[in-house]
Amino acid sequence: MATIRDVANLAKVSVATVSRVLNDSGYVNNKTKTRVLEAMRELHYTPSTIARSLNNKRTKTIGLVVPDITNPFFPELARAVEDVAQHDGYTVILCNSDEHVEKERRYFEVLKQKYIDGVILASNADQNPDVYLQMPVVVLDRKVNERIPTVVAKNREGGRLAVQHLEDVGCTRIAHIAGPQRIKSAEDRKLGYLETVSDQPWYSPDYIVHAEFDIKHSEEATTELLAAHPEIDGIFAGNDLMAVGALKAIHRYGKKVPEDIAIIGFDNISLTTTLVPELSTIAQPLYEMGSLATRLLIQHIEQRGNHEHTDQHLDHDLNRCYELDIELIVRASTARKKHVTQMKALNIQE
Amino acid sequence: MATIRDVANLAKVSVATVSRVLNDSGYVNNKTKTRVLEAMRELHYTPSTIARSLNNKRTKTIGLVVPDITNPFFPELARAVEDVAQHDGYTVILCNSDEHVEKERRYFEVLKQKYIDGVILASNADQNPDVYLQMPVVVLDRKVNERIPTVVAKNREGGRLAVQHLEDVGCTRIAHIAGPQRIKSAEDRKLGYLETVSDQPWYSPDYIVHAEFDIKHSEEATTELLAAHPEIDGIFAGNDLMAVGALKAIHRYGKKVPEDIAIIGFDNISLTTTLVPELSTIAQPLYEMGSLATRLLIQHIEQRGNHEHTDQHLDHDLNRCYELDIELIVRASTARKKHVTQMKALNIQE
DNA sequence: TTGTAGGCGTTATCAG
DNA sequence: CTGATAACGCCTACAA
Repeated sequence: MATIRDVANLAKVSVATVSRVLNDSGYVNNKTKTRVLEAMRELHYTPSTIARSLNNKRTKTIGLVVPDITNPFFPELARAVEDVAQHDGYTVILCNSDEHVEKERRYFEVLKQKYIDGVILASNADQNPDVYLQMPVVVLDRKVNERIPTVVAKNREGGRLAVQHLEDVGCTRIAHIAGPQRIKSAEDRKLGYLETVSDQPWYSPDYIVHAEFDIKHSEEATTELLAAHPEIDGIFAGNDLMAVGALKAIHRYGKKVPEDIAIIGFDNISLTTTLVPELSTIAQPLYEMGSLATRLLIQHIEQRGNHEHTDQHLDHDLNRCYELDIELIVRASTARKKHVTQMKALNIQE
Repeated sequence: MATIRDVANLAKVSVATVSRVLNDSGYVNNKTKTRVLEAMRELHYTPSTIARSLNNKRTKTIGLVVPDITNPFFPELARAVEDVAQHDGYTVILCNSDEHVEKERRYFEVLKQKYIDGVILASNADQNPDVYLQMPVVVLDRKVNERIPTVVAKNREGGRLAVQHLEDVGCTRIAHIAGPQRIKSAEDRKLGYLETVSDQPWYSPDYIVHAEFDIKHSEEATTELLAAHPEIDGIFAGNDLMAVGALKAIHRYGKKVPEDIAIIGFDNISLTTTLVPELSTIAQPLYEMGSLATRLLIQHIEQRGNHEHTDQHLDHDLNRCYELDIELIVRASTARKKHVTQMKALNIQE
């Protein structure tokens, strides 16, 4: 591989000059500039990022920590992250934490050693937020700490919307398969549920069961739930994957969706439209969340460089939590009885 | 961040000595060794990978190029890759090529600049194989070139198995929704299909339609196919995603799976079990493929270091194409009429 | 067994 | 405008 020195020799200038045209910093005569450029072309020269990083301390690389890329929720985020990273000249290192504290720590160690510029964290096994303050971090789809920029959806409102929709389609006994209590967004969705139903006469705390954010655990939980409470006619699942589990449990239990039990999920991952029946859900703007988080992180990284804090044009405020809008998506899994919401819509149109 | 020099000072030795204990290379007195180790601990010292890479020319980083991580086929591979990499101290850079030559080339450029140690390629937009010979590469789920180590499944045999299974369950007009002709594995599956049915009296080339490896295109293709050939009673889809598309088309067409049309996919991605009906498929050992590819790549990388070619214990032969076994998975989407295969199995057991 | 010194490829700081 | 030269943090002969 050709080095900057080779280029300098060929162009009969010093390495300093080559460096200057490389970064177009400082003055450099137009003629010598073209000479240098030609030399670079001739030698197929590309600067070594590594060598650069050695004095920069910046690598144009960010880490993306997710629990498990195999969970269909994360590829969509990952794709968004990668897209904007790529756009801004950054490269993304993928890390699967499995929500294990140890694994997560090891990753942070490695990422630090590699002089990674920052991390997008969509998994926080470590309950101690300080761990995440060692370098620029943006938290995605979780809440960890006020001091860390965060991107989430309006989970609580989503919970409300989901339950209201179930009520609208005529459900009168609505249960909630909630995600893990250690995960803030799961708790928020649960709050939305509670807010809406806790003063209903039929409500009982037993209508809430907890499970991991996956199909299997949700299926088990739903099975127990149905056994204990056969009167249930609506289920709000903590996310789409859990909704699939619920769907399976209901199916095995011999009831029908949506006729006997209506079901709504959360996230709007692509899986929702491959199911039969297609799954109603609360859509999070996944791609937007991923790309916003990445833009925040990159801004964070790049403004650390300018220590003068040139507040001239900070696109985003890094000291706040961005809560993005959610949206109710009605599909077959709640297409049931009189659909009040739809009727409202029709009235408006008439 | 503490540097090697800080450690040296604190331990009252030279940097060389510290370096030695770091890599336990060369001789170093036990006492001084412990002294150094303590100094390292005290300073929370971790060596800078960047600085190391500058003379090594190795970064302990590999690239993973996939068409689109959002396609549910790839997360499972990615996970395997990441697991093995992580185990061996490597880090994975994720690249989405969208099968665009330009994007792919840009990635290779960037990866080279970053002194990436090697690449796992699960997408080859570039038809010129030489592009991939600039650094250690292992091709996964594709075939590009004899000279590049490759890991694939027995696609052709899988095609045969799929079609035979459809015949076994009583299908007599079997169509094939084939993947893109530019993709070797898709072509191989098609060959398996052809091999099995081309001498059947009912066979017609019209029974093969091509589409992209995704739901939407497959749905369209299937719709046309059904319109032209309503007599079809079995479909072998080029992969599971395409099977979903076919499922949808059939559903919209008003026919039933598996009663009217049996359907089988390929890959055995997790989606197959969330569908109703669950999808029969030819299982590729995805995780195994990903991990084997990664082990091959790492071996490739590390044996480049030992220029003496210490053939003492080369686990794998890097000059061949690994074709991994596939397996027929029977589920509801082909549970139809008399299931000859199952009967055979029963006979054996009796 | 330990230390010195040069080099990996760039950038940044000074002089010219 | 351009050119030496010292970092950046580590490794590796080569000496001692």
